[in-house]
Formats: sequence, C-alpha cells, structure tokens
Amino acid sequence: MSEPQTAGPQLSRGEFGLLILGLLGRREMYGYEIVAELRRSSEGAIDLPEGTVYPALRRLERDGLIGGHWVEVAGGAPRRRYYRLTTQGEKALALGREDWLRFKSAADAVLGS
Amino acid sequence: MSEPQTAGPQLSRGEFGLLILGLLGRREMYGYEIVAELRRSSEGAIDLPEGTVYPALRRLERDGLIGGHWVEVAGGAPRRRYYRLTTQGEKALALGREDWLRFKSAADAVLGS
DNA sequence: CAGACTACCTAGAGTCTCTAGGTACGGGCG
DNA sequence: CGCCCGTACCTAGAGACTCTAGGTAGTCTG
Repeated sequence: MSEPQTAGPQLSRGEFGLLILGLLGRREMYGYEIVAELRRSSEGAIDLPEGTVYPALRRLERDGLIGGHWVEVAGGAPRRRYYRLTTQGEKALALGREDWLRFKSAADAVLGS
Repeated sequence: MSEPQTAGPQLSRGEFGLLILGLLGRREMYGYEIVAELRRSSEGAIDLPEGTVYPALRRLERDGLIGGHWVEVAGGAPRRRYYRLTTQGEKALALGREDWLRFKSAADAVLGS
C-alpha cells in the first residue's frame, strides 16, 4: 500500500488520527489539550473521549508520525506529554489532507449534498 | 443513538453504511451493482471490496434500515438480491446526511481545508 | 478448455473506537 | 476534615467495522 489513489484502506480507518495530525500541524500540544481543542475548534461536533485520543497518540508515535516529550509543570500540576509532527508526520498530513478532499467530494457525490 | 448532537459514535463508524444508504436513496439496487455504482459515482475514489459491501448490507438489513428481495434473472444469470430503503432507513439517511455535513465542516475546520 | 464475468457468500485477522474504570495531586466548600 | 471537581495521564476489554482471501456456480468467449 503506497499508491495515493484508490487502493487500500479508505479513510475512516485512522480518520481521527488525521484530525490529530491536523491539530498538531498548527502547534505542539498535549493529549488533554487535544481533546479540548478538538471539541472547541469543531464547535462541539467532534468530541473524542480520552480513551480514544491517548491510544491514538501512542499509535501515531509508534508509527513515527509524531514525537512526544514530557514537560513538568510548576505547582504540582500533572506533567504533560507534548507532541509535535515529525517530518514523516508532515508528509502523512499532506497526503491525508488530499485523501480527505477526495473522500469528501466522493461522499458528497454519493450523498448528493 | 438518538441525540443528533455531539454524543455517541462519531461517524466513521458505519460511514460506508451511510454511503450505501445514500445510493439506495436514489433507487433499488443489488450488492454487486452497489460496488460498481459506488466506484462510478465517486469517480474511483471509493472502491469498496465485496467483502466489505456484502456484510454491510446484511447489517443494514438486520437493523431494519433496508429490505432485500431476491430477483431471478433470465438466461441462467445469477439471481440478485435487490435492496431498498425502509421508512426507518430513510430517517437514518436524513440523520446521517446531517451528521455528515456537521462532521465535514468540523473536519475542515480542524484540517484547515 | 481456460479464463473472464456476473453474483452471491464466508471466516478470520487486524484495527479502531468507546466504556469504564484507575492513578495522582491540588483547590474549594461546607 | 471530607468530598468533589479539575488537571493529566493511563489501561483492559468489549464491540464494531474493514479487508484479505478465498469459495460456489453458471454463462460466455476465444
């Protein structure tokens, strides 16, 4: 699976992963923040539970698309694991955006919206 | 699932089911035809294997969203199972379209496209 | 006769999402 | 003080879906 065209998994496989990459394309963020930011910047339409986001972050890191590092926070607050896109992650985001655009107009064509 | 808002599964769960409902909203179709029509009307962007479509049809029928009936074809050709939307399926399609529109603009907001 | 095409089907592996918790610390409130 | 809320991380397990890789069966074509 490497051809960016019609073959392979069809989006909706790792779609939320793409959304996370999209956020991290803006700036470094940590998991808990991603949950809130996803909700905020989608105006509540996307509200992923932590149990979805944390495993997704681990997968993305395992696959080399993002890199994480721990940051201690003053005042005894819980430490945060900040993530940023790797070079590979930036490529994946660019490809993912294309896939998304393709899928979007395809679905619109099918759904007639 | 009943609240049309933020709760519950986030689309991308049963997304292809929605696409199938979208096709069947136009006219009656059978499985093999759906595979081809999905490919055609999405201009190749969506190309689901039969192993995805047939189980999806069974689920949709099991859940009462579509109804199927066998049609014999002249000339010894394989019989076809035609499906159409039930009343419940039409409702689900309408709700699904709304979900899709919401998800689409949310994802666009996140991805910046 | 081999191969392609129509049409249906399944089992099993793999992946993802979500529920439902748990850990730990600090602050506010009665 | 006890309790709950908020921050921030985590996991196990169930459930759902997608895909691969087949299989069946008949027809048609070279």
